[in-house]
Amino acid sequence: MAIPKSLLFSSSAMEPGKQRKLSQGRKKINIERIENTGNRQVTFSKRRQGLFKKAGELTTLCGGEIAVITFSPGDKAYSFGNPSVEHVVDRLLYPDNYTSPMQLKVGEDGLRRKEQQELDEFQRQLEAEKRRTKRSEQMKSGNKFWWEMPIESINNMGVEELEKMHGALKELKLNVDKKSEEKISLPDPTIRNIDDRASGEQSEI
Amino acid sequence: MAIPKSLLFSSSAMEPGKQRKLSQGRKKINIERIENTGNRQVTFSKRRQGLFKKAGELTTLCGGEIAVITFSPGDKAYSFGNPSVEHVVDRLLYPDNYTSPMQLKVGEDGLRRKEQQELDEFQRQLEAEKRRTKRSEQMKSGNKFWWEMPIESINNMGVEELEKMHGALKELKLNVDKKSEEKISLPDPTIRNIDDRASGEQSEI
DNA sequence: GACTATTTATAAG
DNA sequence: TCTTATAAATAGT
Repeated sequence: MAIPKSLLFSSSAMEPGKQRKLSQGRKKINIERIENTGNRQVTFSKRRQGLFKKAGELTTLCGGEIAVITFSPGDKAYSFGNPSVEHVVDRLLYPDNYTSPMQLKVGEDGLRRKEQQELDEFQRQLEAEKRRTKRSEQMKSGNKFWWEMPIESINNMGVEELEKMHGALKELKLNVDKKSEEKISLPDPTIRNIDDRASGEQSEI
Repeated sequence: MAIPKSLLFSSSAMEPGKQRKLSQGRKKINIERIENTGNRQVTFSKRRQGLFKKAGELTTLCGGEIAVITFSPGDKAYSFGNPSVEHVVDRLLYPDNYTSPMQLKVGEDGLRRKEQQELDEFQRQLEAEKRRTKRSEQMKSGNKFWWEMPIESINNMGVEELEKMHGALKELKLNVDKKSEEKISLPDPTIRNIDDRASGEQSEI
């Protein structure tokens, strides 16, 4: 909205004796560790949300690829990726092997031994990750798509399910438009919170 | 600000004939692909900068750990990490192995075989990455610390050097304060652009 | 989680 | 890059 309510009805003129300011508004803070635990957690949540939003906007606006991985002060993992965290991480770790998002199985003759070796390593990683958690499917039961789900429900999903979602999204992306590599912007890509091997410090963070 | 200046002084009443607006100011844009190439590049640069800044603020304010990896539309890689991209990525890929940032060599009896195996895989990755690029040292020659260097000069560094920087920073962090795990916020952590296997599409992006 | 007053990010130029 | 006006994020309640 363009004009704040506080300007529409001047609070000093109406309802005398009532709280004229519900909020002092945003205050400037120095960028240094927030010592208060509760405040630190709230800030972490808000800012992580903001960060993921920005990351999504960046890829939507400009194409390119992005991965954001955070561990909260309470050691919970959240990540965001487009087209997927694994893809982007792989591309960073093994730039020489990189060809295109969809073809990870290379096996060409011209490939040097070292590169092939590293590629194999990555595939082992992926499998290790997929192996990790087992849980039942539950994400298509709701009335919302997964990317519209509250983060809490995503919190409850295991890596395996998330992998499936990634795969499904990749398929979708490919099917909708094969000739344009980055035309399609996923609604809001790959936000996830990966289990909770949290040290039990806090419940939410 | 609550009321736009353009409402305060009606522009039609002042300084007739002069440029009444040097800028129309920021305009709202829809979050959809920017088709104009130049504009898209500019936006990518600005927003990547903003994103990395936010990421740094998040770790400084709240502790925790973070990695951000981006590939520009022109396929250049930029990444940001605290305490390092590798550390955070590893922690995501191998959560079961994770103990603490500094002790990657475990070797305890209580470690299960699978975990040990995956740990070994990670160490091989790291070595593979370190092996990748060779270049001469040149980063302490300037009058600024590396984290204050313009991104362009960082662009010219290889992965090996960046690894060294990471190592040095970890050392520093440990030396300065050993008892507090996340007290020290690095001046502005680990921003880097990793070489340019860009497809030659654009010069800057 | 919701609400503002503010600070901060950024689209245009 | 630098500026400016505005949109967007967010600190404190």
